[in-house]
Amino acid sequence: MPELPEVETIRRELVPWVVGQRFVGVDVLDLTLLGAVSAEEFSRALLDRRVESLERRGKYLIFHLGGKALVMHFRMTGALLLNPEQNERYVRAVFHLSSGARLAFVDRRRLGVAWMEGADALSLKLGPEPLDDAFTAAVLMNSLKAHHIPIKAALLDQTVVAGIGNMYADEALFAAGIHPLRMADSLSDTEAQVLFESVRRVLLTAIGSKGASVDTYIRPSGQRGNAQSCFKVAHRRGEPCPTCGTIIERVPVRSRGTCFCPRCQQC
DNA sequence: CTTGGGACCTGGCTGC
DNA sequence: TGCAGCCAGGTCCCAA
Repeated sequence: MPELPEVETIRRELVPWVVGQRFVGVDVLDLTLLGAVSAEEFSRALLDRRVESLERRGKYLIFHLGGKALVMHFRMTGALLLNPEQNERYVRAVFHLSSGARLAFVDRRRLGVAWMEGADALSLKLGPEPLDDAFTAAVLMNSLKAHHIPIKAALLDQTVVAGIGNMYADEALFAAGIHPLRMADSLSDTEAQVLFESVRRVLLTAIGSKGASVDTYIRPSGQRGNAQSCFKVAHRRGEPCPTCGTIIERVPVRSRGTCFCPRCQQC
């Protein structure tokens, strides 16, 4: 699933291909990608605009177009492919750039979304970027104190910290030695500090491996990411914990599958 | 206000 | 072997 490291990888790999280019055409094959907006209205707002910069906020990818912005979210199975094969499956829209390059929004489960809006006041309701300097252990601690919910659920709350999804929440909690069902407001200062550092380290490591291709995630080039090979608990139910050898368990937390080591992460 | 749970979506897997 | 039904999870929406 595209979480922060996957979207950041997509952003970095697309920058040299899109920044400075104009959108000269768009083929919308699946109207549900645009929500209630018609293809005509979407095209009118997008076409002939030049990409000034490509930004990531949380799991959102934002094409800044000078006064306007094209915003995308890939949800579960969305991806952007550069110059895809003619017979590529699950293509929902194709964007044509002035360079002649094509950018295909592919999305097997069709949950992804794309829309246009004003660039000055993006409507995204997101908490701090976990890799920004403004995000500190104290910021995390203060936010957790206001939430009487399982810490796993708090990490998935995009207003607490932006960009963490199911995989990296599990990895960060394992790295911090914290049980996923611990209440967020019960963490000590020390535990919050350790979790803060774990979140950043897990995300940075995954970006270094160009994201995790555990399901359908694929980079714009069509290559896979390799972050899944560094996972210690995520998607590893039934396997031995790399630290202590205890079998990794999987429990639902707020109806999200949650993998953890019952020995390294005690309540 | 907060928290919890269902809907959305489709391919792959489980079990009869 | 065939197929019904469940499961995956990010976000939105609604109910308690």
